[in-house]
Order: sequence, then structure tokens, then C-alpha cells
Amino acid sequence: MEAKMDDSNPRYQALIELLQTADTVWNASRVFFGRWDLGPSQFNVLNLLHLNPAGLSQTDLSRQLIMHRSNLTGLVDRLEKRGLVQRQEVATDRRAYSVVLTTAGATLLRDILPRYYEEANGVWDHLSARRASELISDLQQAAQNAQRTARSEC
Amino acid sequence: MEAKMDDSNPRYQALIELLQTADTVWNASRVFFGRWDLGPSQFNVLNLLHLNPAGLSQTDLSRQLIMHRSNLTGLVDRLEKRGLVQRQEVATDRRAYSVVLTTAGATLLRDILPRYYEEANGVWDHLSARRASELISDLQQAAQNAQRTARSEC
DNA sequence: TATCAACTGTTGACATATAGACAATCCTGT
DNA sequence: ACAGGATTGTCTATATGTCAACAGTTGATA
Repeated sequence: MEAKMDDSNPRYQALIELLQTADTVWNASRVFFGRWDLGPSQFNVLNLLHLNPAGLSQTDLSRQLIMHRSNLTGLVDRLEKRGLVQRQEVATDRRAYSVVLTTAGATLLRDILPRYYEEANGVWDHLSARRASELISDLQQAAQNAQRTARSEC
Repeated sequence: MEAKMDDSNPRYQALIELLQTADTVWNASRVFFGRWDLGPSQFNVLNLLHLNPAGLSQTDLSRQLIMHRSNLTGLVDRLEKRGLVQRQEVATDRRAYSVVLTTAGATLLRDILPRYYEEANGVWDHLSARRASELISDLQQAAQNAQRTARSEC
């Protein structure tokens, strides 16, 4: 017996709820980062560079952020204009830049991160650490299924 | 004892996973709707109009889609240019339009919806209907927490 | 070595999102 | 009746995302 497939199906509802919740969380993060005049994507770049002090190429960044490399041009432009990151030439490859955090960028990030973790924690206040782990694996499975679907589309 | 708040905290991981999964699902939906040359937002508009045959004003649409009304100008423009929706003047309010599905729009939607429900179902294949319901309430709670946080920011 | 495919960052055209300002219109309270 | 505040859709500027095309660079192979 196949599951009923319409807009009253709980799995469909769960998908809608997933998208809406993520949108709400994303918007809340936009408000949060607004305090420092940063977008969530700008923060993600800073955060990645913080985890990779040696620097990352724009293509590396685009892969980790799961977005097209052309986005990184403007994203890094704006961060560089504010002096938070810096494009460094790579001796071994004249095509690529190594994007690194500046001192100002690192300082800003040290200000943001503790509050960020605190806010993030608050979102799942009602969840035990154990349930959080279950949730993670459910979500990962869903992402895999969605990606499989998308690939089979091509 | 406070929970440890850094990037190894399972609640933080769950938040990151939520955002990544939603992004993956959203991208998969973009690929899916690409078959009909529609963006997910365009589909959402059509879907809402399908549920409201009497039509909705652009402000109504913006509220249900949780986005700024100015977005609806271009969104409805593009759908109207393709003949999928129509702006109808409202007798009782000369400021507002009533946006309605055209016959072509309804036909297109009837083609899309069954396949859409099927794909949506596939994303949560691994979840029982019962677990799906639990997931929904967890997500709703998270959305509430995030929104509360965002409001207290202002 | 010469060539050619793959990769790098940039650009342009476009879709989608925000925010703020605007004129036209509506509604409410006096 | 009318003044003033709220609402509606649109416009602009800006940020963010897609994709395709591009030139310059790299590297592998004949």
C-alpha cells in the first residue's frame, strides 16, 4: 500500500515545515548578523577562513559554501573593501588567490562567535543532545535523498 | 551546568545541518521545477493561487510567502507575461489587484502537483509517518525560538 | 615542445531577496 | 466634510544567488 501523496501527507508537511523553519532561522540569522552589518553568507566566509588560517582559494570557498564560484568575486570584494579579508597572490599558481582573514576580521569574528553559539543553542533549547543527534542523521538522510532525486533529474 | 557552546555542540551541529539540508532540498526543488522553467518561488505563488481560486492580493501573497511585498511585483510580472496568472482589478479597492490563476496556469499546476508530492515523499522515505509528525513539531518549536530571538534583537 | 583540456577568477544577463521612499487610495475620527 | 494615518503596488539601490562565456594560466600528453 502506497502512502497517500497529497498536501495532507505528513511527509509532505514535514518537507514544507523544514523549508519554512530553515527560512525563519536564516532570516533570524540575518537579523543577528545585522548588528555587525554582515550577511549570513559573509559570516560563513569569515568563519571558514577562521578554520583555515592558511587561506582558501575562492574556488575552495565556493565548494565549501556549495555555491557557484562567481558569487565569491562580489562576496570577497565586499569583505575586502571593509578590510576583513585579503586576497593574497599564490606563488605557485598565478590564476588563484589565497583569501585570508585580516587581523580586523579575526577580531570581529572573536566578538561574534560566542554570541553566535549561544543563539544557535537557543534554537534547539527544547531538544536533548540525544534528540539533536537523531535529528542530524534524519536531516542528513533527507539531504542525500533530495540530492539523489536532483541528480536523477539530469 | 550549562551546555558547552562551541562548534562541537550537537545543537549547533543540528542547526548547521538544518540550514544545509534545507539548502540542498531547495536546490533540488530548483532542479525539479526547472523542467517547467519555474523557480520554487514562482511555483509557490501558483500553488497558493490554486488553493485560493478567488484570487489573492499581492500583499496577501507576500504575507503567506513571508517576503516583502516589493518582490511580488516582479514575480507576478514574470508569471503574467507567461500567461500563468492574471492581475484583475478589484472593484472595492482601486489600489489592489486580485491575482488569479489562468486556465493555462491551472493546467500546468495539475501536471506538476502529483509529481511534486511524489518527490516530496521520497525525501523522507526513511521516516515513518509518526517520526515525521515528531519532526514537524521539533521544527515548529525551533522556528518559534528563532523568531523570538530575532524579535528580541530589535 | 607543442597542443589541448582543465581550471581560475571575472564579467554580464538574469532571478530573487531586502529596505526605503513614493503616489494613489482607503479608512477613521473629528 | 475633511484631515491624517494606514495600506497598496511600484520604483530604486543593494545583496545574493544562478549560469554561460571569457581570457589567462596550468599541466598532461603526444
